[in-house]
Amino acid sequence: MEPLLVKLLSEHKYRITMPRRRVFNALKNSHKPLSIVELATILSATVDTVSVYRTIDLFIKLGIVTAITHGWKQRYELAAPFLPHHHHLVCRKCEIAIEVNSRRIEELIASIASEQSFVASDHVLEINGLCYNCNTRTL
Amino acid sequence: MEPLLVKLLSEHKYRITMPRRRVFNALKNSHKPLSIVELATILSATVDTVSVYRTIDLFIKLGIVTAITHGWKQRYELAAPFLPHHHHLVCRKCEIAIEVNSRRIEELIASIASEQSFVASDHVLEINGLCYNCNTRTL
DNA sequence: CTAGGTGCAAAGCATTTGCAAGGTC
DNA sequence: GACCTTGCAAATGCTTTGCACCTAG
Repeated sequence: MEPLLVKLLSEHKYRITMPRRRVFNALKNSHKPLSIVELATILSATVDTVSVYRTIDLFIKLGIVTAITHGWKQRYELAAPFLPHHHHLVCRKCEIAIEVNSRRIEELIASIASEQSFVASDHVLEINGLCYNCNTRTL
Repeated sequence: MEPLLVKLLSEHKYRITMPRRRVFNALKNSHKPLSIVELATILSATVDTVSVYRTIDLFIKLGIVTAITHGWKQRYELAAPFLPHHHHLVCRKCEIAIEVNSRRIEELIASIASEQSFVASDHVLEINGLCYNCNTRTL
């Protein structure tokens, strides 16, 4: 089913229940981060809103879900171990997003975390600026 | 007073008012990111809560303030041009935020950007995980 | 002077809590 | 069967809105 989800829940002595599986799958099937209200709407037939809150809260604590700043509100998506990890260079003019995958970033973050006795499980990095095209033209 | 704040506001045809200056100074004098409620409490004698909302909203649009994901809720701090640049290790259990300042991060980002002929002007990096205390206890 | 901005009050929602019933281990 | 979880309902509290008054430019 979802071996990693089952493993994380049972390792921490939490039960594997339908609401938890449904919230997980809703996030997995979405190609974009979802807000609590969006999640609750998608699942309104099968999961109570209160359980969405409680589940997301638990998932964040367990590192299954990551909160993303999305303007004024927050959205949630599956954390690194569940989704292919990547970063973006985002052009602030044309909004193109260049995907970056750098082993060096991951290594540097791991080393900084360990200097602070911190166990890093996930991270978000967005680099804003101007892409080559927009920088060479006067758009 | 705050030349950069005055400049950014007047450039965009917004007025320089007491509430805006007070919110700005509260953020500037704080050594940590503040939530709306924390800001409103600090300023309760002089600025109405509603104005705190409206001011933070404006400041985010103007790039004066940055929203930070802080566990379940969001907090706000002055953006890069106003504060020495730094990143956070955020504990997903107790929500403590450990500030990190690594020249290596900045250098790495600059080098990755230049490999893509990208001009980086700003970036956000948040590292999620467990702090030493929370990691040594059971969840 | 005159928009733009603020404070107050009230409405509109999002989030939390208490508790009985249900489901997992 | 025991105890963790859920759903419902209700309480709480955060956020937005409408409007008259105020103030910076």
